[in-house]
Amino acid sequence: MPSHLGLTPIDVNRLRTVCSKCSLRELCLPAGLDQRELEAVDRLVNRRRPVKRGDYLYRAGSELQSLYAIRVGFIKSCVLHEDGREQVAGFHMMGDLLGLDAISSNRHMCDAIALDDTEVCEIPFAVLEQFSHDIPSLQQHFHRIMSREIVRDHGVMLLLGSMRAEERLAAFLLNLSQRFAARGYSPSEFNLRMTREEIGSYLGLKLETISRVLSRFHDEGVIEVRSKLIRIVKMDVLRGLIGQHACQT
Amino acid sequence: MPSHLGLTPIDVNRLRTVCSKCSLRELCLPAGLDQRELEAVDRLVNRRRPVKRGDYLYRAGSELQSLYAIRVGFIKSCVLHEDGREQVAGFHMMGDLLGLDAISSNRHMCDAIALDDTEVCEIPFAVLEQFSHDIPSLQQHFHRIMSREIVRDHGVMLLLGSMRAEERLAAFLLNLSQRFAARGYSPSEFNLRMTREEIGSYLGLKLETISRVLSRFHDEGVIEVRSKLIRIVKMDVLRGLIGQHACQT
DNA sequence: ACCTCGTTTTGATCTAGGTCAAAACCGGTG
DNA sequence: CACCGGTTTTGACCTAGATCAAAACGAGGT
Repeated sequence: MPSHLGLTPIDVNRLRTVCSKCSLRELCLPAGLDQRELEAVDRLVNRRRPVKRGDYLYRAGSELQSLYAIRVGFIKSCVLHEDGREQVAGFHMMGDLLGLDAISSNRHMCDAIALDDTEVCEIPFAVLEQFSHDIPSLQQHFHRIMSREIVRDHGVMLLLGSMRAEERLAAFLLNLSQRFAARGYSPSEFNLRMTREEIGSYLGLKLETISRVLSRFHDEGVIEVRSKLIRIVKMDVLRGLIGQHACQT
Repeated sequence: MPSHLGLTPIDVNRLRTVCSKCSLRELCLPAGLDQRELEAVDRLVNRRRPVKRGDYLYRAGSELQSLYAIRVGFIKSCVLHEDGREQVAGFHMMGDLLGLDAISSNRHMCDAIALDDTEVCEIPFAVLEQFSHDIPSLQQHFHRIMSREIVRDHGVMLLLGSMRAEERLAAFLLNLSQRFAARGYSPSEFNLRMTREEIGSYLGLKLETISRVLSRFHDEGVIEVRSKLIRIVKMDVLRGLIGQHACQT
């Protein structure tokens, strides 16, 4: 199993261990490895990089060097239109992999901006491709991750194309809730890292509408809102909101 | 370069030829190969399958067996919401690769329905993964294709999230125009294979709105419309429409 | 040629969400 | 603590596009 990037069989073995023991979601935080193994792997794929709140992780147009897995923090990706319009394409948190859009043309096609002080781990794409060649399970995992991104995007298209404001926001909150839960945080109480305007951009609505719908939810006792802090009081009502409103026709 | 799927070095060589001479867009139509090579490759990846207008190529929920490259025809993919709502997620034509959304969970996440009598070539996914392991350039190409799909989806999100009806339709027509052009058809005159309702679903608008905007374009002399036949008269005006309307704020 | 059914066009009206404006709120900073 | 700029909330009003309805069109079948 030769590697022009200089992987020794031992490296490959270590990586296989990493990849079988944890999903790539945790590629940055390999569990079950001893310190020396970890360091060996680190030198290959685990270059950490801090990104301050408000800073760019990468910009649209810049060359693809690495993919980035978020270790801690929050990042938004925005796709831009020549005339300055921008659309938030996603909010990414711990464990998410960023930069997949750049593979097609070797240039990033959107901006990635930290919403919080963030730390990512940089995964040089060439190395990743080599590794995923040498380690079939990583290969498969990588394919699944790209595919999941496509599925996620389709979900957003459904949301933008056929849901009303209330449903969009309900879906958004539930999605955040699930993702926090999956990472061991409370599914019912969390801090929004983004502004109403950014939520609006993501959901295809104006900030005033976000604010109003949030207030309405609050008045109905479905959630509690204190500026950026959200507490979901009636998860089931929120769930009922999406999918209920059979859309005429 | 061992292959548990039984690829001989000779098979691999043939495939490498296929893949270097034509993009996977034309994986089904390998040019520059002699008849015998072609047949060898055919037996591995080129199982053709006709799909009649209105028939499903696959349904949401069904197990992933193969990806499908469209050889000739037109297919829409629809993502569905439990309550019956559906959103057209894309229109696919000759050369497009379908089914990428199924890789994440081994189940198709959307319906694929032929808008026309169509022929696809079936690419068993397991075989594709094996091949792309054996042939790095195919591997890279496959990654690029998935990435391109992500970029495309981001474009649709931008469209749905921040464009007005006119711009959406202009973008839609220009996109079709480009894609026809890239396949050697006229960029300025083509047949819509889909109904106004399907266009509407894709663009997040109602069929009446599609019809009205189309009529308006017609009245302004930008296009000619005769039911499904479209002729773009003033390409530049159409281009000007998207990106022009700096969206306040 | 004539029906028929699905599509498309067009008109009249309604409404969800956008726009504009102003006040309230909040988290930093000196 | 008071000030400041950026958020967020709320209200009053407006508009793009949805909805409802009906007529016109067009392709396939007999």
